[in-house]
Amino acid sequence: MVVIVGPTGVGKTSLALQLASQFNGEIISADSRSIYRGMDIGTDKPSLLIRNNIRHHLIDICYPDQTISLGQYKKLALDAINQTLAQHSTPFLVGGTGQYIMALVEGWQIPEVAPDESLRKELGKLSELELERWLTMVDPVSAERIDRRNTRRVIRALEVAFKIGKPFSGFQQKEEPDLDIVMIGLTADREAIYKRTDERIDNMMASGLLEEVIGLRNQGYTRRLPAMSGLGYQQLMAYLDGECSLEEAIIRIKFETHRFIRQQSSWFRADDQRIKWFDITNSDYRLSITDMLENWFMENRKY
RNA sequence: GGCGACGUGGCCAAGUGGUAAGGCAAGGGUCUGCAAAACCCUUAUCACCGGUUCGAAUCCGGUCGUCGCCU
Repeated sequence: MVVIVGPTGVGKTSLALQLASQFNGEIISADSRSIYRGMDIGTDKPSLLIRNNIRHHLIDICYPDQTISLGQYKKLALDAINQTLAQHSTPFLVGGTGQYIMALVEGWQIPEVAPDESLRKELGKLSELELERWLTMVDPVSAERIDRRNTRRVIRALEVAFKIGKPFSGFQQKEEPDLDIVMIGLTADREAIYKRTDERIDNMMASGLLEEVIGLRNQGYTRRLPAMSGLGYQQLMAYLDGECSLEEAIIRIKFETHRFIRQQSSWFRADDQRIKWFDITNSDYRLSITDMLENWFMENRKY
């Protein structure tokens, strides 16, 4: 399997398309927002035309008022990967959602405890201190590990502990997947990436991002939905609710995107030995990648 | 040339005698079923010089700079 990672806007998608057609591959998207139907412009989804040409998995798999959890994602992705391999094609896992990528690459064994909304709601009423006390009681290891101020994570740990009667921390194992993996990272210096994404946002606006958001809103999708927490959607919803001007909303999208890029770099680290990094500022980076991949395929004849 | 106001971190900005709020930006970190989420951490001695004072970003004088008004 070929994995392509890197911050948003560095050109992962376009590289993946090129490589997939060169090396007979299919694309497994690792993007927590492209899973939603109707959210196209803001997520910079590849067009239907392109997707008809090269098979894409895990895009448009649910509606914006649904959610796909990490565990579900992992299963679906694994299925898609195996399906691709069964057809003697190469899976290209591509995306910017660090958690999804790492869960697959490192083989996280995710506790099979489905979210229990009513339990979460109940626990949400408790104070930080009360939550911490509970967690210390049921799962001292997690209590030590998780920042008690991050109630969302504390609640998940409690949820698991309550549901199966065993501490959450006991489940957090990793099991390397039985796959040959090359990880390609695309990068550039921060300023260059910021510039690219700023421009991309302007292009999205020009391509009708606002209209897309209005459309979703008219279909009744509200701001509180996890899907709508996506970059662009959240800020434009705020604008539509009269909370700020359009100009402010666009600036916020840009700044939030910068923040997201910083956050991604803590999943995909420059010093991660598993990742082979390529600087997109380098004019022949694609050639270097192709060369590298050719060698890799030779060493892994099975493809 | 005269008069007045102002000069606080990259930007905005509180603070008018007891040793620098906050916001934004930026940087770093956590992450096992909401992750484009959630959470945590980091960043100045207050234009400069001198004085008053136990003690000044805060008071006084000067220098430089910015802005406004006047001639």
